[in-house]
Amino acid sequence: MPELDKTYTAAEVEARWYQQWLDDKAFVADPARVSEKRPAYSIVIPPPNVTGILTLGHVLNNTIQDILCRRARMLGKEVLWLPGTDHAGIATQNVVEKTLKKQGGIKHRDDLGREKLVEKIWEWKEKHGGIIIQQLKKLGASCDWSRERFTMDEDYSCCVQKVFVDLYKKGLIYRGKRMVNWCPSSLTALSDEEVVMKTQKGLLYHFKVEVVEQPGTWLEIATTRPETIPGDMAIAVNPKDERYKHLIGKHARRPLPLENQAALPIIGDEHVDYEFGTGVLKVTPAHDKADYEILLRYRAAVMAASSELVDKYSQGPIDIMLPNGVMNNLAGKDLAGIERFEARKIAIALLTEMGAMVKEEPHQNNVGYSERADVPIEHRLSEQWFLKYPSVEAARECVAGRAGVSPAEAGIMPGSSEASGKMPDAAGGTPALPQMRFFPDRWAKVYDHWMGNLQDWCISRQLWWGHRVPVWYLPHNPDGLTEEQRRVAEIIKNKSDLRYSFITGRGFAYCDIEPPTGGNWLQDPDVLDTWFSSWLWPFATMGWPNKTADLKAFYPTTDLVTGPDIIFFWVARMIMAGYEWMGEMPFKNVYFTGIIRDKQGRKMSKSLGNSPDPLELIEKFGADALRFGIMRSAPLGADIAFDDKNVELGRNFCTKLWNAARFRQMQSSSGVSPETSSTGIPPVATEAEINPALLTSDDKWILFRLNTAINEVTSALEEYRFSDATATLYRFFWSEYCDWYVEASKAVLQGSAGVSPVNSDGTGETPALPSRKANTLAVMDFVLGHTLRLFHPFLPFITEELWHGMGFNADMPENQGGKSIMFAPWPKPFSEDELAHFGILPEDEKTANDKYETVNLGRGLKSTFNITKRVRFVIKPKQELPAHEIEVLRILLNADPLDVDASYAAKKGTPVVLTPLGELFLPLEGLIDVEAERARVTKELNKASDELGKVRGKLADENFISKVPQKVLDEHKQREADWAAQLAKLKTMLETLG
RNA sequence: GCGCGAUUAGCUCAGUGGUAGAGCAUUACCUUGACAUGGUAGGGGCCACAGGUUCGAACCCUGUAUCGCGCACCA
Repeated sequence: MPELDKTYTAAEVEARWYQQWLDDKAFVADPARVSEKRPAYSIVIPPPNVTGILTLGHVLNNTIQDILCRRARMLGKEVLWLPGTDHAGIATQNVVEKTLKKQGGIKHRDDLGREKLVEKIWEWKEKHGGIIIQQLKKLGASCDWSRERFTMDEDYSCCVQKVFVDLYKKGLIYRGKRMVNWCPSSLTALSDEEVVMKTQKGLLYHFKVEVVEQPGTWLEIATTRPETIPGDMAIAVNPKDERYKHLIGKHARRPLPLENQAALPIIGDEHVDYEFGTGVLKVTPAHDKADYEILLRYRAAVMAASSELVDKYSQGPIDIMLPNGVMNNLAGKDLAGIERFEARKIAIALLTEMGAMVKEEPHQNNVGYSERADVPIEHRLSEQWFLKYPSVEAARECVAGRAGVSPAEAGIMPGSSEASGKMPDAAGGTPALPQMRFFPDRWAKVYDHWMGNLQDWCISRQLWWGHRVPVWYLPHNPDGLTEEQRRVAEIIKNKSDLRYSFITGRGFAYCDIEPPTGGNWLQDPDVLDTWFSSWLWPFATMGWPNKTADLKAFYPTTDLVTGPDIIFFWVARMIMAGYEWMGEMPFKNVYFTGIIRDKQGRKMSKSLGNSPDPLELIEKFGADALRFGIMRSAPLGADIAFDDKNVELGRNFCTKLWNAARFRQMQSSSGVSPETSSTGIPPVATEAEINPALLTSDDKWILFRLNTAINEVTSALEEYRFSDATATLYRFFWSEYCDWYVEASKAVLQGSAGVSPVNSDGTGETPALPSRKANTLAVMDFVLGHTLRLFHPFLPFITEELWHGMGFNADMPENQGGKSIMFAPWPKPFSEDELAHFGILPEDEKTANDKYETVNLGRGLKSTFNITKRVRFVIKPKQELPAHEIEVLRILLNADPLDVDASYAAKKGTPVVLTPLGELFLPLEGLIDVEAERARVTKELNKASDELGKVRGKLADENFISKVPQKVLDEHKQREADWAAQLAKLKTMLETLG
């Protein structure tokens, strides 16, 4: 390998390795390789919108998945990360329609017609779809691209229809005329989940109506929507309201439309809140859910009382609006053809003119907005398809940590007599049901609450792009039943085929993928909610309904990584679908990411223009840098405040890693190491190549720290604490390896005559220089080889480059690191045996720590006196210091020379610090500002005195010493002794200063 | 309104009862043979507030405030 450049150039390396991985089919999963020894690990990607582009949210989400997958590979698992995209009905159709309109081809989609438009959307999809897939590759995502799926693929569409038919036959899908959420912009029904409530600062308008039977009596009504007055069908008051109850049964005249001021019944309904407004409610059943229910209740009551009135009230609600939010003729001539918000102004003007307007007051309320189109939705009575959710119980029960249920409790087998009581002991032997875990677990409560309050799901959309409802109708024949209709009627009567049914207003219906042969069966025009296809994602992507090898090996999947914003849209529904059609949960763990925000804590949004383009970041800093930066700032369960600085930090980190490798490489090129292989660089060192007898305290220390890092990173990843893992890696590599170990190792690597004993009592046991150098290099290789592996899931590109560049792959088996670091074994912490082999004891850590502490103190001393040059230090050691330790101290202190003198008698005024190794002097005759030194020592003395006072205070407290545990007591006593000694020394120092 | 979460250095966050931490930012100094995308040293905190438990509270309990999220909703 040629000598490494001074800086790392990400772009070239990333492109090269990604292609190599693809060529090697490194991401391709093979169910045949799954065995007990090689367990499966699988993730299905949350399918991004096929027309979408990569956002930071995707970066976060997919980096996490990639980290999990790459680590699983290193653990020797057979990994499937299944990618794909979503057809995203409304969004995609909107994008294409808009583009076509811009291009001037059409004014409305009807100009093109259904078939043509769908064709155009497919064209668009082929051309622009999947940009995001290419972008994911830039990020380093190790998806099995050979299995890429799209929710509108033929096979997938089949699954969607099959599922619809199945639910239809089970009686869980029905068609009905109901109040739904209607988007006047997209012209379709929406599910409750697609409506977001927004707080609005609006006005509450008060107007009055006169009671017909009591002229002169006026009722004041408060409303936020005066434009809907023409749709009013009643005036409602609370039957317990003393102010109004005597008016129930009378009538009041509706002010609008002017040409049709109908007398509306004044009715009683418990729903009316007397606290709100005036306590009088206008009832607009066609445009308000609650009002619609009031009408239904009223109608039922009226009909029960008198069948004569049935006709009068059996008419439907008065719908005064067109689907696009423009008022229709029923709104009256003044409002007809006017857009709803414009109509409001006119209605107010009309009321004012006729003297009915009383006042308007500021009012804050919540208005439902269409999530996609970002316009206020309308409540609208329309015929739609609804689904009663299947497998609700199982889906609800399987999530551990639900409200009021501990994970262990939730795991009790059903049917156990103790199920609702106390849980058995852990040793009780009751095997727990498989449990799904949420990270962070608080989302389990949110999930449980939603699952406990399920509303039927409106699954039909008035769109053209999507899976068309597989229901077929036989047109009504007014001249009596045809032969075909008679045949179908018979089937329905006998319930011999559940695919047939009768739907009011539609006639005979048949639900299946294909229509029945014969007859003019027409397909339902609606398509299905996109989520009605994505809820099948974990198994429909793996070949369901066939019992494929993929399903057998990889279902249930292991982890799901997604945002909490789609917990109901997607996660909950997938769980239900998993139980309904696979009989099993679809994934074992769900990791909910945070939401990416900008520095000011605002959500990323197009309109704010505060969302950086990840691809630009990758170009500027590298994919590894972006990954590391974003993972470092993404703690479990918290939102992410995104700042380019994080990515820059990632880039800097990669540079550091690169240069540390470069340093190592430069050492071996000097050729001093006899153990160096013929290639010039040894392969990753194994334990066997490290000679424990030659280990310095620094070597032992870094091995010890490595061991700690392995433990920390491993457990952090097991608990999905990614930012903790990166923090550990950062600390270990930068602070411990580079700042201390590499610097200390220079004592061995760069020591000229270096290690010759400087101390008077020279121990003389310094080993021959070359073998010691070789040993230090072996330790470096061992640490670097492990470090690269620990980093690989986070920094796949640079670690692969260095793994090969450093030759660490050389002696590894082909499929375990020889070809790619991706399959190198995940580092394991040292066993007891290994620790014994290296001769690493806990006190070795202290030896090195004491040394580094001494260095810190010495540097501080230099800094206090503004010494920037290399100067002489003298140490008066507490006990003998081996030559190596002295040399390390010398180098780290940048001392020239470092004299060791056990009987050193410093001149008056010589600055000195008390270190764990003894007194360290900075003899600078004549250069010292005695006043400054006195000030410094006094400050330390005060500190020591304070601390001593605190500890003594505690130890003097009878309460304290009698109640505190022995361990804490000992600690305090030790602390007292330490501070007392420190204080005494400092006093002496101060006296010495004169 | 109900529920959940947060509140620790200028910023982003660790810290599960025993001497308050990290990174960034900032200040000073240093281009020394891996790295200036770097090194060394420093400054900076009544741990949101008020009570309580305890020998001892950032940490446990109660309440309050502010912010965020979810659910419900009064027109």
